[in-house]
Amino acid sequence: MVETTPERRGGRQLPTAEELRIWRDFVETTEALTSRVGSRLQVDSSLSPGDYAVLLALSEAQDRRMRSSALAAQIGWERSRLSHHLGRMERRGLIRREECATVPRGAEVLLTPAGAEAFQRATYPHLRTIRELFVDALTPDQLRAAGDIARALREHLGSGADE
Amino acid sequence: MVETTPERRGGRQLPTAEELRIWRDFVETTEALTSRVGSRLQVDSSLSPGDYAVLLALSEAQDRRMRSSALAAQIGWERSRLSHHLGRMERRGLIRREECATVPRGAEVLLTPAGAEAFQRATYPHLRTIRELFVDALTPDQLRAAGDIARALREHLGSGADE
DNA sequence: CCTTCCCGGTTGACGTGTCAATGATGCTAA
DNA sequence: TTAGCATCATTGACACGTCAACCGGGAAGG
Repeated sequence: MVETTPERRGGRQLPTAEELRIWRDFVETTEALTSRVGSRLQVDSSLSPGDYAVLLALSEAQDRRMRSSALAAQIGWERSRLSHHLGRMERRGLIRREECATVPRGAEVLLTPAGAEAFQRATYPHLRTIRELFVDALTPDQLRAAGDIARALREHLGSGADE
Repeated sequence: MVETTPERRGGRQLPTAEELRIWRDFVETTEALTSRVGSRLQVDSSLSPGDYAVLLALSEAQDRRMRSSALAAQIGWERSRLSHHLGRMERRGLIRREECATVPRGAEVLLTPAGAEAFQRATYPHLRTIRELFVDALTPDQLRAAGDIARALREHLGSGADE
């Protein structure tokens, strides 16, 4: 393997062919992986990854209810996205929204029994899918490396110009 | 490298808390990364990642034209997705579709001058973004590991039950 | 010849995501 | 007091993806 130090590529602006190949491999593979995990979830549970994220956060919340903006922060979504998604989930009876008693203008989202039940049914097969398609695909070293890479990428992203 | 045989973890069905943490980190980070790369592309070039993939394939094609199904295979899209996307790109004047002379049933997609021009303008800043947000975030070892991980995941996916 | 099936491509319906604009409500400062 | 002003949430318009249905034209087999 070629040794490429930061120094060695000082003047260079563009990725090498090899770096580009890795980028494409990486992106395409992670997209294929998440799409496969998502479609398994859908088939097994009739829940989308978004549904699952919302239900997970609500399940872990005090009283199975949360302020909408707290929920958005928890799962890292924009409020608009969450609002649209909650509308769809409410139509399907997975959650309910009600005016918050304490804070005016604050909407509270709460898990319905049907939502809790759907989440319960989804969890076990979903975790098994993650194990099968992700954990089992990698050696322990690779798994550790994946964690390190994620951390490095995230830190680098966080320090960038446009957050 | 630790030897982890299927036997060693035979009884366990579900990922450990640590494995799950890595999974979530990994997925969330790669999603944040691709979304950031995509939004930079959009801002710099008014092209979506999908547009870019189509234009790239067409640019490299003989005569800057391709059969629609060949294009779909090249970039790994379903025919339906490509058809919808080509419709949007055609409306914007980036590509054109015409009946294929040789093969009766075949539609040909071809790059318009405006499409070629848009691709040209997009490429350099896009590659620089990949370098800045991906390549520069990782050490050479991590970059290599990212390639290995992608390969391992892809191979594992390919051998799975539902492709 | 006619039926049947497949194949390449399109379409419609619908779920999902983003952006920009809008309401509704408190906080602050003239 | 009231004129901004920020914040929380929703909405509408539109791009994007998937799924299932559909269409037109060979090829295959009776």
